[in-house]
Amino acid sequence: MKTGSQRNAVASESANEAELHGITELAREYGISLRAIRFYEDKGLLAPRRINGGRAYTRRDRVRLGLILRGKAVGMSLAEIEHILSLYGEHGEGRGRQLDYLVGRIDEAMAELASRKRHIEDMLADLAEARAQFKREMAAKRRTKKA
Amino acid sequence: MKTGSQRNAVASESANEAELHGITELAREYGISLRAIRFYEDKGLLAPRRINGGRAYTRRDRVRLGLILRGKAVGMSLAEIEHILSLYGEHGEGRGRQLDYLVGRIDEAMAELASRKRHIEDMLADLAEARAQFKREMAAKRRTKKA
DNA sequence: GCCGGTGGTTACGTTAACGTCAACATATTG
DNA sequence: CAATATGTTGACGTTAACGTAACCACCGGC
Repeated sequence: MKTGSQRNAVASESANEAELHGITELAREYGISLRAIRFYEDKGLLAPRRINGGRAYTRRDRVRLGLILRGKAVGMSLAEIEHILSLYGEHGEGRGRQLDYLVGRIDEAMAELASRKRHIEDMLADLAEARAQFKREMAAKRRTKKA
Repeated sequence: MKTGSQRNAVASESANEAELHGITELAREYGISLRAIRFYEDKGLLAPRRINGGRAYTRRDRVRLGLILRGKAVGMSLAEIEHILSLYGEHGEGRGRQLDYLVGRIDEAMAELASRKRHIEDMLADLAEARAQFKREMAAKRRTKKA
């Protein structure tokens, strides 16, 4: 597509969103495959505009993709991620989705993440303990050798 | 199997590990399926003793299962979990696995977890921001209505 | 005018992590 | 003794998340 340049003008468009990016750019920028990006789109997580058949990603799309990858990094499924993304995106869709409902969903999502964070902290503590234990054994071994 | 009771004496066994548990007990205790437990065993994450064909889980096995589930809760794959479990279990296997090597692996695992933790903190921060934003909009709406 | 690069759309393959089901053994209980 | 509970081993099905392959189209260039 070569979004940053030719293949057709698109003219007008209220002059905003100066930088539109092609799928290859996005892929390289985030270090993932084109297939993955298209897959996320199939799953409804991304919805880039189409310019002459090609996908054109805006800054917002990039942010979403970032959130998707971060979500994956913390072990969330694409379904869960979609769920969270819906909390961000255009809360105007469907006209008027109550704000307090949205805040409620966000609280749920935050609670979920907080729980995961606690689990991680537990594991970190366990590992630190095991580490210390091994360290003690190493020290003991050294003393034995020295004797 | 009914591990806690009959079906054969097993006698001796150096009198330790008083409480052996059956697979169903474990499943209920941790709220998972029998199939899952057997699956973890197939994957080498668990290795219960066999008593008359049935699986007998010791306290150690339970601890391992706990670690497995916690690992899953933070989004780790079974392969990653196996990796971490190997840091705990019987570091005598193979005779003499160097302790400093083990400490190294633990450090890696801890770094990995710390990274995940940071990701989660980032998401929490983002969500908190979105939440605050909605709250502000709600306040604005109320003021409008009141006017 | 053909090549390579970029992009697009099916369609099928793959791995992980189990679920589901069948078929069978054993053991306690009514 | 038959029912019921608990256990075992396959074998096959399923869902998620992509990877891979095949094939088509357009654009710029030599």
